[in-house]
Amino acid sequence: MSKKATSSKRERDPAATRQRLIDATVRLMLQQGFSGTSVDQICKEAGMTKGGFFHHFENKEALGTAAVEWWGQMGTALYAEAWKDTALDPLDQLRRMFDIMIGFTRRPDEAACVCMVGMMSQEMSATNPAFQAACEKELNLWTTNVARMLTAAKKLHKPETKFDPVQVAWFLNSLWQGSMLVGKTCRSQELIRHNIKLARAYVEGLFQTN
Amino acid sequence: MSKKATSSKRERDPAATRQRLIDATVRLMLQQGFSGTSVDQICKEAGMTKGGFFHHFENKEALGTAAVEWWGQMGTALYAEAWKDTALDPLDQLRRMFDIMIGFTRRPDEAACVCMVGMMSQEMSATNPAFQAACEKELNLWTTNVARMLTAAKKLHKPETKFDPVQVAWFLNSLWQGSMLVGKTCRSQELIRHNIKLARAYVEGLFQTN
DNA sequence: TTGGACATACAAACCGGTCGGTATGTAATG
DNA sequence: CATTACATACCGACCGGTTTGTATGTCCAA
Repeated sequence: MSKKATSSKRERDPAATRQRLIDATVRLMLQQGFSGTSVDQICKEAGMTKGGFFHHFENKEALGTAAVEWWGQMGTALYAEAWKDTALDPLDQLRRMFDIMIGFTRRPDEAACVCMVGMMSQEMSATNPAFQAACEKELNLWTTNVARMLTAAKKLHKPETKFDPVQVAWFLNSLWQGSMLVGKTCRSQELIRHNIKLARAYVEGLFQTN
Repeated sequence: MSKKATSSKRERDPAATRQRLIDATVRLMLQQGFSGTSVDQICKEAGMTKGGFFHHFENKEALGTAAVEWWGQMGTALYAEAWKDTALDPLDQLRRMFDIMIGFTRRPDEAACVCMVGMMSQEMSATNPAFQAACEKELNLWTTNVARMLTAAKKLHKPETKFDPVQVAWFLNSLWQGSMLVGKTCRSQELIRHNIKLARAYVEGLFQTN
């Protein structure tokens, strides 16, 4: 039995504190980017002082990679709904994925539909090898899953159209990232949704039999 | 005293100096982003001191918007080869545009195939209204031109497939931006080229008659 | 001589990161 | 159970360096 509730007024929960720092980082970075967000700002957002911060992370870069990884886990959890059910027709898995993406544009909690991996890629991947590797890993993960579904769908439905599942997967990933980029600048979630619908129609077209 | 021949080694050419600053900014920003590039660094790159810099630009933000505008002009000049010839079949104009994009991935002068508008969009458009507006303007310009060609091609070829030229134009713009983003992080220009080829095939497919 | 085009020097804020110190939890010992 | 010993979690002042921006001086062409 643990009686942690009774004992102290101040709760010492290092794992939760660390997560609070990551959450604050994600929140601020989605808005301001990495260079534009200072450690002081993150600490304030997380209700923590700088001394405490550097107890949990070696430096700002370590926090950045942790935030990217965390974002990747969030994404995987988000798409899991579409990917996990391996008994399903892979083409239906892809359809579910598009639904999830459209749902992502409708989140009420965040103002814009943005991706931390995409932001970090643009800002840092050319200069910071650690960030570049972290972002590439996440992009690869998404593409690999989509390519897997496309390959399975190809085997199942034997479409007339010839295409390389990996190339199409990168095509869709690029479109998804670019849609969030353009959607942010043009302040239009609907633009993103239109793109997703066109992407969905594109995939359907690949498997359409005349 | 010093030899002050009629045309001394130090040329006073404010317009050229201003352009040198912009060029240096573009060069550095493509690599490091906006926040990651300091005014000192820009001055050094342009062979100029800070006092001189602030004589030409009110502040760093003014330089940033000037750099985005300059990038936009470069882009327009680049695509002009495809867009200018209004006598040409608009579908051929689009084909030329894809060729130009593929050519852009093969530039030897720059390490990576990147877009300043896309970088600035991701990093700054959520927090800086001036940058947001400048980037949106450039994105709109590209899309408008593509939509114009698609509309003209539609009128000329009367394809069976139904599509909205504006939506398709945004689709292509998003794909283009996303391709450069992903291509940078995955360090693959070939990935970008594959995406462009798929995009070209997509457009051809829109106008294909069975 | 006057004003634009630069250079030099400096300011004030801010940056990431360190450091000494303290509060708190835990485990061994007697 | 009480004491001691030590590790972890966190605080807040502080450091050296960098940031954008300013104030002032100098040179040169018209």
